[in-house]
Amino acid sequence: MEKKVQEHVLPDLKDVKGKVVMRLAPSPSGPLHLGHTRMAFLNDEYVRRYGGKLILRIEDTNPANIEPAAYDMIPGDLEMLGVKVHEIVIQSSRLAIYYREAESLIKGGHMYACTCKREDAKRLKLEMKACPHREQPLETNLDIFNSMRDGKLEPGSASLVVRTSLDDPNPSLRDWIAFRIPAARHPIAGDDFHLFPTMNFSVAVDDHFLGLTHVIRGRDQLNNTYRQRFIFDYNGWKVPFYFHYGMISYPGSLLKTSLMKKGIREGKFSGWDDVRLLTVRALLRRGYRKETFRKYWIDSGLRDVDATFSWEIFNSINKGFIDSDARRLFFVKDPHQITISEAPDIESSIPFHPSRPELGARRYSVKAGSSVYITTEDWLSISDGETVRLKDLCNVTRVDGRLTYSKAQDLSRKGRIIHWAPEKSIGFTVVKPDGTIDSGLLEPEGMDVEGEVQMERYGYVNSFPREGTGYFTHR
RNA sequence: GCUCCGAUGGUGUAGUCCGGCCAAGCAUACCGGCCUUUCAAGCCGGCGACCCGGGUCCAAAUCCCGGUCGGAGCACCA
Repeated sequence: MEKKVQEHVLPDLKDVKGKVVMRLAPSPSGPLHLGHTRMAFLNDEYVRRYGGKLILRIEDTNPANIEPAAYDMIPGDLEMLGVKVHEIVIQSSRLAIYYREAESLIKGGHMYACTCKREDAKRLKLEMKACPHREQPLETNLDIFNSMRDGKLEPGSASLVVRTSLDDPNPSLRDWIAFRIPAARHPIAGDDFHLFPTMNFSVAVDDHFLGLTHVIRGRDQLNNTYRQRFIFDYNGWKVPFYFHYGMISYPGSLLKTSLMKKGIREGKFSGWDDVRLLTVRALLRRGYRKETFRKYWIDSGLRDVDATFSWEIFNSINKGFIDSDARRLFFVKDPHQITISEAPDIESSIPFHPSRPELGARRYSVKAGSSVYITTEDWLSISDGETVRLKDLCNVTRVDGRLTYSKAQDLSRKGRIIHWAPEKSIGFTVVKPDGTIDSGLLEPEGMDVEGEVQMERYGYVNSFPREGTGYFTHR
């Protein structure tokens, strides 16, 4: 039987002539998180489709917002996700280019140096009025620019402003700031640099000189695209094709890098890979496959509508990738020890995977009079007189508060089937995404199965048995 | 307030540009059945949606107008 499956396919990009050049432009404030993976996979997909190159451009022009470790974490995250980056560009190493372009724009009369107080400049702009420096001589602008660059001016005392139009109905497009002198020193560029572009300036310059053909990014960037267009127009540059996709909201999730960083510093989280966080590394540790991210984002498409991230769908996709390889094991949470009265010696053989007999089975000998463990929850739920099956072991009946080897070991009878763990099981804990921990016992043969497993009747777990622990993936 | 964008079932989407094949497809969730020594996977069946109001047209999810609701941004963050 052939099944008709409708595969989601991303729409074609407009204006593709030959190969494309696209980019990922994160700021190095921390490692990548779930929100970043969308832009990573969408760009990666298009570069794979059309051929060309994907540039990772680390946008570090705000010295106050830099986590030095991120310069290594970000490429590492992308590699773990299987996103193919062809070139890495770090903006703080391109300051000379930005200065050169700034000088050129000043000389062309498109940019001026402003020494207004921040509040004054803001007020004037809202009133659609020019500040006193807007019409000052070109020489003055160049002098101030040189002083700014050479570190002769105090942080915040001057800025370079792109001249647009003061009566633009959109206030954010009126004469926007292109360069400023931040107070913080830049951890990578060092102490010799004092003047830094704002992202709108560096992005426009880089998008041009790096030869970007297509830029797809979130709708939150729309106003920035309008601003950046001024730089293209003043220079007579060809504008790349821009597309802004809708924003995804992540219900109840902590996705702000700064807050994660704060939590880590305060000891609330163990690190960037704390399973409570939605960083790429945390999600991989929990057992999500890189393929899941790719499929999810392709399925979500490239639409300009806002949407809500669906864990339901994400988990379901992941299950599809992991299930056939996930060996089945028994994890008995909150164990309750039982002895089955009147039981003979029993040899138990339990397949590692119900649909893949070639993976073999775990085998245990349960001697007469020895004990096994079941979950306390199961124990409490068995009513007197009820018969349940210990999976691949035997039927037991509860008589007078004890579990007794059933008279009927009929395998066809319908009844509840519960899981168990032999006497020599090992202590095991499962860390759940909310930070809580389930403790219990893992069957002995689980010791040799590392990675993604399915704890029967419990859920999928990324298991590290040598450490006696695992991370809950999803049900 | 201003600029911009959007609105398909519980959720994610296809279709909207170029109106008819859409009495709306797929996935997921849920319900029922089959299979099964897991409440997994698989298979079969079912439930369930075009924001509202006008207009254009033989014909509108698709075009136009108005409304409502939702979202993003709003100046030296990226």
